[in-house]
Amino acid sequence: MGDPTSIVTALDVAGYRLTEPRRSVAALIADQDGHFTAAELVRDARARQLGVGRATIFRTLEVLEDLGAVERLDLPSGEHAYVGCEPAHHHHVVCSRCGRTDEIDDEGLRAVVADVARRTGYRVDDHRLELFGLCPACLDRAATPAATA
Amino acid sequence: MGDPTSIVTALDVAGYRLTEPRRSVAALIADQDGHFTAAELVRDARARQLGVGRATIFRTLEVLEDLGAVERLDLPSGEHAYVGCEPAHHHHVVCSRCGRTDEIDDEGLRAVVADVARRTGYRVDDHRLELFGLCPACLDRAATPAATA
DNA sequence: GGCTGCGTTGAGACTCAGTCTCACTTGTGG
DNA sequence: CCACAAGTGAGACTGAGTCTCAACGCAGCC
Repeated sequence: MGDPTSIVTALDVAGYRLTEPRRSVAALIADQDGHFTAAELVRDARARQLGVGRATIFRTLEVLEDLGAVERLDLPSGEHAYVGCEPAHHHHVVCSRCGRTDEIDDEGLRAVVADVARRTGYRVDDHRLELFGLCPACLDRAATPAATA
Repeated sequence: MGDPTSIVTALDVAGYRLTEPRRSVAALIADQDGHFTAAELVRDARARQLGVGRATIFRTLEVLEDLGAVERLDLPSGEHAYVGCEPAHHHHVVCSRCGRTDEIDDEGLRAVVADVARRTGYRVDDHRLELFGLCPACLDRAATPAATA
């Protein structure tokens, strides 16, 4: 469904070679909706007979994370997942039922961070915020018990 | 250094048996300053000849996390670490040099979460915020390059 | 104080994510 | 078209975390 172009472009711009395996991984990521794990990509790659190795998938994800084309999430379960996203600082709300994720911007949070820095004396260099809950669609479905699960 | 009593009490109150291994783990945790990983506890336990098995340490950490006597952090490196803490909802600032952690309360964040919920339509059930940076002591040390690293 | 039942434990096998190595392949710039 | 550095894949390896199962030891009871 998705469009792998932006990922491919990001690689190109950053001076990485545009190899076949990397295009495949870009396509796999573009086709995910919601978050996905490295293991899922490996499985999908195998299912589609793409002939992309495990190591390559991990390596590509690492590169893409560096480029900000993908972001790593820590799910409450302890799993490491990824979401494809725009390369700007932001955070995610994650639906714990269907896995959908939406980006949220930083705004209010900046003040919170500044406040914490002031109160604790720390110099805060980095932060991570993740929100978990139910997305509107899953909420709807939950609200109408008549609907089939 | 620390006092394992509160951990032991938490176990007791929750109806868990107060076994020797659990006391040992409580003592190990109380002696950590800053965050620690399961692997570190295992190593410490071995160093002190406590005869506590790996499985027991993992199990005890899990129980303590349930009780809120310990909280799990996801370090930027992807490692899972823990901090001993009071069983109330809160977050942590983590010093990325020395590992010290401080608790911070929820305050400003509640508004941010509510705002996100309003704007995205999600029902936000849970969230996680972690701040990383340098604690006052490490900042000081960094500011005086004359001091020996 | 001794008994007893069940929650707990430890050793070690197992699984699974992620990393590393190294010989081979393939984009890319000349 | 060539040369060579960047990238790749197979599979070995590591290390975290889980599971199993027989043995153990708390805690409540007499």
